Amino acid sequence: MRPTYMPEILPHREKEISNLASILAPALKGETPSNVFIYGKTGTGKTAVSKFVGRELLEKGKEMGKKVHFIYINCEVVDTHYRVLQNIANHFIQEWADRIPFTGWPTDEVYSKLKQMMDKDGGVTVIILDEVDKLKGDEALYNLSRINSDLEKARVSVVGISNDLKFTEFLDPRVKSSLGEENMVFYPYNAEQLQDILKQRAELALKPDVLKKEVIPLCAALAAQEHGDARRALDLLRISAELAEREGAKKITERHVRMAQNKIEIDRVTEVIRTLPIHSKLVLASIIIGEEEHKKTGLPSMLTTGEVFDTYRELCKKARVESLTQRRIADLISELDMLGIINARTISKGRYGRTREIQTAISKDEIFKILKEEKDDVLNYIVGYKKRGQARLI
DNA sequence: CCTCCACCGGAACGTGAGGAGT
DNA sequence: ACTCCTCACGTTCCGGTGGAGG
Repeated sequence: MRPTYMPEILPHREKEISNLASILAPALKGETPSNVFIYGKTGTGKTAVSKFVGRELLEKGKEMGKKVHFIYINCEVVDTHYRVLQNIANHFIQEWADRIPFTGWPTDEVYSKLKQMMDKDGGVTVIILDEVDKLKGDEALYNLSRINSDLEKARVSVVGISNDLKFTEFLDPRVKSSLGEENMVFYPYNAEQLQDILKQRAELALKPDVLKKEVIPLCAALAAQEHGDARRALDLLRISAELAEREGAKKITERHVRMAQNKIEIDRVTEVIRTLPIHSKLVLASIIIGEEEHKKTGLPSMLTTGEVFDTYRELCKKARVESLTQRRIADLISELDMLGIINARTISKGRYGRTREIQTAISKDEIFKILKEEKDDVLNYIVGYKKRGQARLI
């Protein structure tokens, strides 16, 4: 049930598979397939479909005795011009000693070596560039998009995958037109389709009869709300199963799914908070302190930007950190809002000005727990500060 | 109906870190 | 090792504003 697992059948992606396959099929006749751009949100099967088609292509190629190559590169991992070319070139080099090193060569020399190796081989190569928007600079794309005119015999086709619909807008127009010969959009799965996917995987991964019948529909429905993300659906089912197993339950129930949903959300928030820059954490701490303070004095739990800023400044002073300006803090508050950690909406209090009402969006204790694990000296000080009940700052 | 508070949020600018080229 | 360039992060400055209270 890991998202990396590649099943034999991809439910509800038949159309996409045959579409991509027919675009890439000319490779089997030794001709150049068009370059393709694939768009789609996370968990819509972009990677799975292209890997699937790639595998088929290799098999058919072997069957028909055609020289076909299929190279998959994840640009989040391999994210520079040099490393992309190096990766592709090394695919054609069998001898370990001859491989192109991680670093050291001029980039254009890697490019010439690549061309030389490809021509020596003379086959058709399909290159998948997954998460191509993560690539730094567009030189790699530029090189690959015009490599065919530099090659004698060999042929190259590039499949770019991105979940950013606007990605190509920022590209060099030449690259854009060359890579976008064909475009495909992967639409999100709906709840029923997600159910089919889950059923298929559950059969492979779980013993029979361990699922209560409402489990799969619920996982599917929850994931469908989240723009039909198949990865999310599978995660839900997998974590539900793990939770059920951990508590020694005989069956996976709706309760486990709810727990899994909760766990995923907490994990997400934990990760977000943990990686927040120090001043954002201080702002977050200020909001928690402010809310506690309000509770003590019986005020509603809403805070204003001004209050948060005052508390924040106090914290900075106590912790001997230089404080940022209110303007900047206003932006940090907006960011926390966007991340879903707090809720902030602008309201007018008439005579008493215009401000934002700020409130934590998730449990204060949860946030506090995460901040407490913080290794940062400043935060330690503040957490200790608050714990000793000295949070009398307003 | 007007005023005026306490911010909002846009714009221009400064700065240092890090990547590319040489 | 050097320069140049870009980009994220912040600051400064300031015009704009919804609506309670006069």
